[in-house]
Amino acid sequence: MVPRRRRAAVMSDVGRLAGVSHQTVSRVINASPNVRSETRDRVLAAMRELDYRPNSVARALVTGRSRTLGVVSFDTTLYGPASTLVGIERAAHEAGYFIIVASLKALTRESVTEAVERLRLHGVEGILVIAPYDDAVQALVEVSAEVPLVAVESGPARGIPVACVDQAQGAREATRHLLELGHRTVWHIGGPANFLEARERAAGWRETLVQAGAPVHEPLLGDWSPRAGYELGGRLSCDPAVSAVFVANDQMALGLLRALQEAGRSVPGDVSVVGFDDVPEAAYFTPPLTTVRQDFDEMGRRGVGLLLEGIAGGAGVGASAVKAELVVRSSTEAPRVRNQKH
Amino acid sequence: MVPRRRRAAVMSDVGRLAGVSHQTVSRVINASPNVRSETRDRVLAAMRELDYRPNSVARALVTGRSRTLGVVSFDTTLYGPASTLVGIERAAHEAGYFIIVASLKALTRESVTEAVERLRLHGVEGILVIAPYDDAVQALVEVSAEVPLVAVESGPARGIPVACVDQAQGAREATRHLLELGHRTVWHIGGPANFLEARERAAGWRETLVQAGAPVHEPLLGDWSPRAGYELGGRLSCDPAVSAVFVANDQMALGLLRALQEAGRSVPGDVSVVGFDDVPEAAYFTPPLTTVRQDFDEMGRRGVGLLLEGIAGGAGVGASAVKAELVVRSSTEAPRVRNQKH
DNA sequence: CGTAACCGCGTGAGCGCTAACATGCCCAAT
DNA sequence: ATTGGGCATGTTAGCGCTCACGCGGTTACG
Repeated sequence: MVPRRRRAAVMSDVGRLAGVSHQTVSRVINASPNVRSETRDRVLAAMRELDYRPNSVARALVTGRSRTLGVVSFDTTLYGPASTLVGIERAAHEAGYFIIVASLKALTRESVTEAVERLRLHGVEGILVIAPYDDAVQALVEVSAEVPLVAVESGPARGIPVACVDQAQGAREATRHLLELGHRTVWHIGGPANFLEARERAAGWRETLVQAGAPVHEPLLGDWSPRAGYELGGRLSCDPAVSAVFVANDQMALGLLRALQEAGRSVPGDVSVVGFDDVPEAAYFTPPLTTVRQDFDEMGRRGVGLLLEGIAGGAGVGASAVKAELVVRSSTEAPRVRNQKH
Repeated sequence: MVPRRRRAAVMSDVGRLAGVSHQTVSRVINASPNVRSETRDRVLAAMRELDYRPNSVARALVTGRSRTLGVVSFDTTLYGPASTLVGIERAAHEAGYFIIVASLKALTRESVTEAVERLRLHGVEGILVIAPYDDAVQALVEVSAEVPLVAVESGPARGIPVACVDQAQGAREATRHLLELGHRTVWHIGGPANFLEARERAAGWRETLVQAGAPVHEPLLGDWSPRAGYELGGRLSCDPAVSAVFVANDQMALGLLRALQEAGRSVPGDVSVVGFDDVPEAAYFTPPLTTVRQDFDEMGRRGVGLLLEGIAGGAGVGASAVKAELVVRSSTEAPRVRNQKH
């Protein structure tokens, strides 16, 4: 008969069995050099025999370090945040930390503050926030004094360390690519105005246009969803002057592709499209999408690095921007001669 | 000058300020009925003044309950696992629990065991595993006695509670839909053979075909990626007999769509396609994809329910299957008359 | 041969909290 | 008046661990 749930072994049990004090067991566990190797072996054997596992909660209590990092994120169903989360988890793991996630249910400032508070209460050593919209950043600045904090996937913000991809640079490359193909100008479908990233991308696009002396048409703003791209795309597709569009993310680009197709305008024949993100599906869109790749993994990694510095007591108001990379596929080409036949 | 990092207030500090013992403070926090309301108010005021926050680590140590659930998952970049994770997080939050995630870096049995072990060491009360392939389940059965555990998004397994979507039923509906449109039979692009879900979907498909007396062609197996769908699709698209394909997930379906298009075969004119998952993009594919929707959120929710039961001491070898739902869009229609012109 | 430095280990305290019991008080029932 | 029971509170003892120290024994060196 199996012993029904015997109390788990603790340090002193191991010590007793090995004929040493609990403190020596602790030393063995923490790899202290001052233990005779023979003793160490005895302790190790006892640990194995009793199937001993150190209690990390007790350890956290006394050391004051939980070896846990908090992540607050909005919609981890999206490719960007999901990938970032993975990067964070990996980096944290390598540093010997665990990740505990708190999802936001709303894009409000209180929601962020509440999530941060919950995480703090749970004893995390620091917090990463994947929340690239204004209210979030605002909320962060307010609480930042209380616990080490870093914003990920956010624009450069005053006061808190930030890890991000250089959005403007990516947008510039995308726009320049289109211009260099010979398009007179580039239209833009952007993300919501309260998203830092959306604004950065729009800024990069606008700047490039202005620099090239190309006319700037007011961008259309969507909510990142394919549906938004589709609806906004419906408007663009009526306008025969539109020959090149830079879309702020791949999902909306997909919607645009669909709208264009339904309007009987071919891509890239009639209009060239470039997206942003390089989701895994992008290469298999119709046509395969030219887009800007973001290295989310690297960004998450840097975020953790920044946070760990902050925890260690570093000044930590640094920012770390990862380069974005243009990936040219088949949704872009040189424009046809103007005044194409109807 | 701001007091440089004064030690955070603890219970006895609050007690002292309120003129009561730390135990009374504890009672207030834990909503014990036996506290005079006047005293309670004094304590509350003191807590506010000192900006007191209960130390959950200390509490966890003495109660033995960390209010933390572990989740091990493979690739949270994929839509399915990501959505499931969100559902889990939500449900856990509602139950007052936190989620700590451990990602697998490989699809091996050791990898799962190691992740589970890490989580246990960190003191989680129970573990959810999103890992729908054989080795994972295998590994789980072995460790299941040690800590409450539930498999999510897995097939029905012996020995551990499972929360899943009824894959076979979804596959049956998809196949039946195609058959009812008038297709003589349905081809299948499946997922990897070591994935329970892939096998369930294939089984549902096969069963429906057999029942209808339709010929069964050996399925082609991919790795869930668009690329696999594209490559496998290349083979199918050469065969003019192929008029209907059931693909085991939307990403591969996307690849297939692309391959078909490149081969000059129109969808749904020449061949009908149905996918599985209903990713957000599916409605905007070219053409919009008929697919089978899985309610990942609900599945995650049920997983947490099952786990909480297990923690509370329930027998817990239940299984909970969520229904899948066919979503008909434009990638399917009745077949053309056979012997279409070349 | 004395002193100092180290090594290997043990002892005691205490992290911040809850659980269990002890205490003093008031009021109803005897 | 005595008793007893409930209520509001205090006291004590840990939870399992690490930290700071202390102690005997060995080695090194003047």
